[in-house]
Amino acid sequence: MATLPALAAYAPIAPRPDRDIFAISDLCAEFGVTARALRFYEDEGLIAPERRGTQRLYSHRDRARLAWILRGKRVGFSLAEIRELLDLYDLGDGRRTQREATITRCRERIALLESQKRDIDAAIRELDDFINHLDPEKLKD
Amino acid sequence: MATLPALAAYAPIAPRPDRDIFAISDLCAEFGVTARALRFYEDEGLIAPERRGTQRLYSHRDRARLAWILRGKRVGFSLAEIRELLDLYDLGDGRRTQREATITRCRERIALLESQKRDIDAAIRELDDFINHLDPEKLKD
DNA sequence: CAGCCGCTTGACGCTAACGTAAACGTCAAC
DNA sequence: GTTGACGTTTACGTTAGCGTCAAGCGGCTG
Repeated sequence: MATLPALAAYAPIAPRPDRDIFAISDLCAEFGVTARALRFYEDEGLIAPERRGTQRLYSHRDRARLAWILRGKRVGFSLAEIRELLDLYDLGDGRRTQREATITRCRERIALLESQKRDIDAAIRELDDFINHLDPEKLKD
Repeated sequence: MATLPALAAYAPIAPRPDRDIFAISDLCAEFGVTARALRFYEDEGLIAPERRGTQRLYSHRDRARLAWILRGKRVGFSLAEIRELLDLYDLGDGRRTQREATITRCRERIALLESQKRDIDAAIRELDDFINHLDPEKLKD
């Protein structure tokens, strides 16, 4: 949280039609995470890259999932919650009732995120007020 | 994160002109936290309630600080970061250069929070898209 | 062939933020 | 006087999310 992200955090994931597979070091460099973290996410069932022998080969799908994971983390989800959301995604072809449940979960998540935004806005307002209180001269900017 | 908050999370802290001091159980009930947590925050230097004998007496200021702590947590700050922000608040009377530095830190925080909002918006959009992909019928709401 | 590079699998360590249990004080009520 | 509600301290336990070795493998390169 205190460390700077490798990319602008909010950047939508850039497509990479130039390549079809990625090594672990590729994704580490691109997303600014360690290999240890990627292996940990795999142990926890968040990604499941192919193997050539023992080495991991990440697909476009794996890369997209990783982007989801990191965004989820930035907005405060635990890895368990993120896994649950990713599972929901994979479950898009389930039975009717399954899908209804999935939709409900998504809506709940959205509501939670909206409430988080309100928290953030409140925090920003208080910081703004504090700045103005500190230095009434600087109202110009 | 997965547990429901006692209040609507974003609710601005309600004034309580009816009372002047609060027992630990009062704040626990109002904010939905355990006494253990409050004592922990005290150990970590985030709040410092008065004492009557050994018992803690929380003032309005302590209550406001607690509200800050919890909001900070919800938006992903660590306790150390929250303490730093609270310290900045207490330092509003410092010297000129001190205040400049404080303002800078606040601005950095605000930028971080804005970026977090963009992350949240992106996550919401993806969840929305997913819902529509799951059930195109339900576009009506 | 030696050496290094990138990658692998354990296994243990570590920090943050509390939970939980033990054992005790205090005060009003029965 | 003892019971119960409410509070206290001390101390060890727990979970998440990795960091950090240690030891080893397969491939290339000089």
